[in-house]
Amino acid sequence: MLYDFKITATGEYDFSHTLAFLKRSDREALFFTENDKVIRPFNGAFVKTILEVTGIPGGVRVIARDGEYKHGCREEGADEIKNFVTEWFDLASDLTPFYRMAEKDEILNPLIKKYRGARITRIPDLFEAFCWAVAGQSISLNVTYIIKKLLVENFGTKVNINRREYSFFPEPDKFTGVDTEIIKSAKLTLNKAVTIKTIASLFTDGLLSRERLENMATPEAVKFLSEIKGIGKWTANYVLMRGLGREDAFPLGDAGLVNALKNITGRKEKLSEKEVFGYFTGWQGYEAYATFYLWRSLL
DNA sequence: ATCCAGGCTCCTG
DNA sequence: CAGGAGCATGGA
Repeated sequence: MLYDFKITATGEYDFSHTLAFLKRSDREALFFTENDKVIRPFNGAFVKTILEVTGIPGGVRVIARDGEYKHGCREEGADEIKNFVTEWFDLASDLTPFYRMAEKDEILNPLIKKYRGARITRIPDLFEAFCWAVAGQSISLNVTYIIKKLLVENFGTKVNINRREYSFFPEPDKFTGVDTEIIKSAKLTLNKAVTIKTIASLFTDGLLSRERLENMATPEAVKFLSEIKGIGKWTANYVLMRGLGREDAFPLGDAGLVNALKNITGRKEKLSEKEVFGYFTGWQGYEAYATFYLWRSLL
């Protein structure tokens, strides 16, 4: 046993909603879910192991059985795991102000009652977030999961832990020297393959990085990212929401948002983008949480 | 079979 | 500037 510790979330949190989101596809390539737990390999700077995460009131419990410390750094390893899980499940955010706003909102009020403690499920690996968003443009989640699995199988890193093999999402440099036709073979359109390669190069060249985006306000970051060919406002916002946890980012134009609002309002015909935007203008500053509560209603 | 999926680019009028 | 075709694939 390497570790067994708890992480307490800031404010209300209910792991069952995170789990529901993680279980939404049986084609997930990077982690497994069993009844009440999620299992995921972790290969950080200080420890290589398998994480088992379960819910506890107001937080999660993390158990790491097999694996090894690197450079004998046990404490540092614990810290990087805590940071990783905290980011993944957005445990450091406080949704109290969001709830206060949502209570007075006709659409959101029933959702925050029903899914109390739900949060953004983030994608801690920023490059993965870009690839996921680009791959998922205009296709169903089903197909997006298939593509992700192909990217992981064809370009990902494999690591042996306790004689079992686990896969990690490819690093940007796994794409930079590759012909776009090869990338395209992961069931991508040519444009998407080119975009993924472009983003990979921007990362390896240091022109695009987490640090750079973190130093920009959300509208500025959306503008910056939209200048990359293949990235539009949906993708830019999606990445900022899921990759960086920006609470004021949301994927306007998203088909899931349209469906959720359609179900909730009981409308027959689908809502226009302008109408969706109309709802979100009342949710300023908390668009990402509103998005996740709407998405949650679709699971 | 046809349409739509957690879109974007490019071309047309 | 608005509107629409094309892209890739799998489900409904």
